[in-house]
Amino acid sequence: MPELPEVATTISGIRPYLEGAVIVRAEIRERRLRWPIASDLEQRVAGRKVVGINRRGKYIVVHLDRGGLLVHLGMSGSFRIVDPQTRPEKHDHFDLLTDAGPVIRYRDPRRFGCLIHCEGDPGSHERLSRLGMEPLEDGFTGARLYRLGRTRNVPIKTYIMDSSVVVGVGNIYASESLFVAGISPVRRCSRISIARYDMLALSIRRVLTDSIAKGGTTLQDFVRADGRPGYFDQELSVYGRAGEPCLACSHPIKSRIIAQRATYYCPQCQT
DNA sequence: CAACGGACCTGCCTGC
DNA sequence: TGCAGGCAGGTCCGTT
Repeated sequence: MPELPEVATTISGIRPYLEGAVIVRAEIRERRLRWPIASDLEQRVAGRKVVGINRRGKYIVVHLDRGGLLVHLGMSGSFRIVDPQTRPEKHDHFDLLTDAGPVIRYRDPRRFGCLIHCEGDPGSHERLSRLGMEPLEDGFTGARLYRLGRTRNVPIKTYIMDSSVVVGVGNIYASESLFVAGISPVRRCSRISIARYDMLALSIRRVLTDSIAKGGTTLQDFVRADGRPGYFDQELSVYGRAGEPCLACSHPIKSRIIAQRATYYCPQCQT
């Protein structure tokens, strides 16, 4: 479920309970995530203080007073804040117990997520080393997208979903951003002008920023990783709307598969 | 190097 | 009601 806005919302949700707190204990019930949780992770994190929590791409980066953690939500991961008495349910794979009180509980039915312990700076972990531009930071420009795109020949939708180019654009927001930018998802990335790339960079930024703003309606105990309530259905212009009228021109929205992923677009507005 | 397809998992929905 | 099949918002890895 989580794309970048969901990850950002998750971080804002758990930060108040994590930052500045000391991890008293980690309780792990299922180690088989995308990569198995290290057998000594409990002993590594016990007694460590959380000094900060941020994000790189869709990875959640937890900085401890010594070392850190890297968490990914995969397709179905979520955190919630629960009372220590609350029984874990199916797929609640691990808990972080802190001296602040509530338990930070991770759930992930599909187990595509991960929990990695780092001896050193988690921000320098090798998993993060090949990630591309952050779409909400200053270096993210149409000019850079254009330059990188010249040597490639994939559809633009595939291109913007490539995390070595730009991070955080998942399947939903790829379709949405291309609609806002008026670019066909199948157009080859090497056949797009700088001007249109400028438009695209702005569109990606706006779509992601808007979603993050809408993620603010969070229940106290549930840190919005489920994606159901809120903006999900409401604000999408094309995703999941095949056959329905385009909001701009009323032409029916089309869907097709690009690189094994469902893609939605308006054939009239997007060229 | 770039592109592509398969792999990892469970849950939920559809249609027979 | 049961079951098979398809689909889901992410990434990594091996092969071409």
